[in-house]
Amino acid sequence: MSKYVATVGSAAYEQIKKDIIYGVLTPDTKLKLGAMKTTYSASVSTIRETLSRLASEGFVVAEEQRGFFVAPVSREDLIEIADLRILLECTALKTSVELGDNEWEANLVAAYHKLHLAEQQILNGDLAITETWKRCDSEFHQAMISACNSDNLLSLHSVIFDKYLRYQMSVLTNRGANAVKEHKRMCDAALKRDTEKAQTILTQHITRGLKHALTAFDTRD
Amino acid sequence: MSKYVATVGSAAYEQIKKDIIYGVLTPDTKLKLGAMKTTYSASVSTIRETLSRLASEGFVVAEEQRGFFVAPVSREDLIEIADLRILLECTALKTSVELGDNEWEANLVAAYHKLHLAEQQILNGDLAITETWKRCDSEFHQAMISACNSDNLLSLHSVIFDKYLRYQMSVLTNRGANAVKEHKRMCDAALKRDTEKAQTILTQHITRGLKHALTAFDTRD
DNA sequence: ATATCCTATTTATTCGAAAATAAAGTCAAT
DNA sequence: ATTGACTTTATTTTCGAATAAATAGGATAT
Repeated sequence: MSKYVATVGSAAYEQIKKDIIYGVLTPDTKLKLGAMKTTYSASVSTIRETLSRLASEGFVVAEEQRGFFVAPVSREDLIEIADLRILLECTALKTSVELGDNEWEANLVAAYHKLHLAEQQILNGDLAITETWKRCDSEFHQAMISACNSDNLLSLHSVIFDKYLRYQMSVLTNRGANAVKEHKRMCDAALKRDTEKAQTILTQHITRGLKHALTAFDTRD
Repeated sequence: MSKYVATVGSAAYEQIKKDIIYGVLTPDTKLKLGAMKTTYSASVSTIRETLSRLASEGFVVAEEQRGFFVAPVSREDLIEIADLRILLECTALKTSVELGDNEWEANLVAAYHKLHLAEQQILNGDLAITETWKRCDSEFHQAMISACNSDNLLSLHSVIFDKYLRYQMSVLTNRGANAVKEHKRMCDAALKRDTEKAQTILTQHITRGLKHALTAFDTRD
């Protein structure tokens, strides 16, 4: 199940990206090449290449001649990211619901099922599977919009989704039962080809998540 | 006026990106590290880093263990890019027109003026300033949406805009006088704070450009 | 005490070469 | 002629070291 990684570079990329999203590398941390060399077992050139990639995706900030830093977080940035997720995901959702074929339906049902199982475990208090749960969440949303017929849109969405995920993780806003119900209702609406309803639920889903994240953000130490 | 470049890496980045957008490096071309080393006077590690960045922006395709290629072009991709440009630029335009202050107005008027001058030269047949003209066009559209209050949105738009520009350049679709008029009408609508009108004109502006590009694309050798 | 200049140290940038992999070419067998 | 194994060449990937720049520390002057 874990991703097969051919090169040292792509292994470092996956790991560093994950470490940023899951808060192992905290916002604004200086990413010293010498240190990362040992942590991620790759040469400085390879690490640089990786950080450059992450910088152009916005997970890292590169300052000429001064090195790399984990991208900062802010209230404003969180709002921007949430708004963009609504914009991109709703746009993709519309087309996907309209165009999705049997293959899409089957994939969606499967993804929903896996997500459902993970959500039950989380609701039972099994925090050890947080990463699995979040991957299922990601794959479910991806499955919803996968028939949107625009690879460009999907790849923009993917980056924004991951940035949103970093905020989710940083405040670990378990909206629990509510978010679970929204997933079910959104999935049902999509399968019934009710585009508008699916979009409305998705927008609420993200907006409510944003609200929770914002209050957590405001009241953080 | 030309951008000050501090490092070998960023110089190579700017140049290679420009060469892809302006068609010096044509779609699907294999980008051999050894060759680029001499062309862009940088070491192979530096070139790799640059190509990785361009790959994550989508101007280059990276195939593990097989190297880098200039991103392909296709009818479908062109349509996707145009649609995304409409989505992102219209969204940004709305907020920008609503929020733009005096500073924004002044910047917009200045950018429009520079674009206007360049357009006159182009209409007079001076093709030597094509690159300048396109930069003015880019800066004008950027000025229109600059008050949208979302850096994330602006940076997504910037990448999509450049991808659209590559298609424009590849078919060199001089819609001439028409596009010129659209710029004027859109700028006026924005300054009058007529959001809807500005959005309508922008959508037409891009849609018409797309149509021209598509016919050129279909009838290419 | 504060600012300024110089020095030492850390860190980023860049390079060229070694190792690993893929592609092209060669030749024999069917 | 075409396939398949083997060899050679070309290319990518990875590394460690040389260079260049920024930061930190210390001494001096105001």
